Amino acid sequence: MAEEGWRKGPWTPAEDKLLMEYVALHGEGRWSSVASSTGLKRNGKSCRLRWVNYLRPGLKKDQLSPQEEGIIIELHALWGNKWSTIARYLPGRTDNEIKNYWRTHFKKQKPIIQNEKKRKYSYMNQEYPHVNERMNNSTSSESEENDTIMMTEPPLTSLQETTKSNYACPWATGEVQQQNPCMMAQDVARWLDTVTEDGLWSDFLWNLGLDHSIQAVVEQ
DNA sequence: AAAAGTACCAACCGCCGGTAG
DNA sequence: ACTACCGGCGGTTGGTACTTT
Repeated sequence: MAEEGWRKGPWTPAEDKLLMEYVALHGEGRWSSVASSTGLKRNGKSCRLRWVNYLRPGLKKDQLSPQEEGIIIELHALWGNKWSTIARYLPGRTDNEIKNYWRTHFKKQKPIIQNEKKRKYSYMNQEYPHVNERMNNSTSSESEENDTIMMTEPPLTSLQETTKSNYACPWATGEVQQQNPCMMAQDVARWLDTVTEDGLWSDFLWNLGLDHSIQAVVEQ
């Protein structure tokens, strides 16, 4: 099909129905075949996106819970903008949803967070001196571009160790990467319950240099 | 009541890695 | 070994609803 033949823009209920019928018949995948099989004038990418972000069974349509917000905050602190990775630990949520949520709720608070950077990286300085160095060397424009400082290895390992020892965080162990995402999410949820009950969550967020308003939401 | 500003979210775009031929 | 294709990912845009002035 010619490139210019593809339809764009919002999906209609009829298109959704066609796509759902296709997936019911053929399963997920082979997105490029959807058009030829169903007559749908959408390219494979568009079909996949529509299915993954909107039509897929099990998707949660309600607002993110405080627990889910907490997980997003924490995992974003660990991994940065790895939306699909973060989404794996939030069953029923899509990377797009998490990405939008982050940009809407936290990106706008960048100035506040930046004000907190001194404390944040002072806290981190003991274990991540290279991060502080980067903060000190970066220009203001560079700082604007970076929502967070990426916690790549080996700092991740250090943070994992700290977190593990202080808060018994389930994903602080090395084997967590091998776990089934669903099991992982349950572990995270259990851990959040624990730290919330203990009051440790508040301290943990504080140590991460998060705004009090965010803490308040998480603590509710 | 209307205009302007803001928040939210669905969808598109470009890039990249994996893989089949 | 090379190439073309496909799917996945993160960044960005545009439309709509809501709020503020």
